[in-house]
Amino acid sequence: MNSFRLIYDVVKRIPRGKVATYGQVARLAGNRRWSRVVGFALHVNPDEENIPCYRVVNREGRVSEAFAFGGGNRQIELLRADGIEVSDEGIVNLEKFQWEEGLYLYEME
DNA sequence: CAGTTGACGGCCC
DNA sequence: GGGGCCGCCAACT
Repeated sequence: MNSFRLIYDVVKRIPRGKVATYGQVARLAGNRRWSRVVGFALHVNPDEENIPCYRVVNREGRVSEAFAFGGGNRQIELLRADGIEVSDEGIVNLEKFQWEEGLYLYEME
C-alpha cells in the first residue's frame, strides 16, 4: 500500500519522451525486488490520467501483452506521441529512450 | 480465512 | 552462456 504510493510517485516522475523499466521503477521506489509489485501496482492503476503506465516497459523494452488498458496497441501510439520510437511489435529502444534517473544508483536497501 | 497468482527481475546453479 | 528458482506486495478465488 505504502509501497504502491512510492511506485506511483516514481512513475509520475517519468519525463515525457522517456521510458522506464519495471526494475528501474522498483529500484527508485526503494527496493529492486519489487519489480513484480510494480507490475501489479500499474495493473490496478487507480489514476491512469496522472500515472503514465504506458511509459513503463519490461527489461527487454517491450510493452506487455496485457497492456490493453485503453484498447489494443493504444499504448504504442501514446509512446510515439511522446516522441519515442516504437516498433510494430511494441519494442522500445532502451539505449535511446530509457529514463536516465536511477541508472547510476546501485543499492537503496 | 488461506493459498495462489500476477503488467517482472535478479541471483544462483 | 543458458536455464531455473526465488522474491516482494496486493488482489483474486
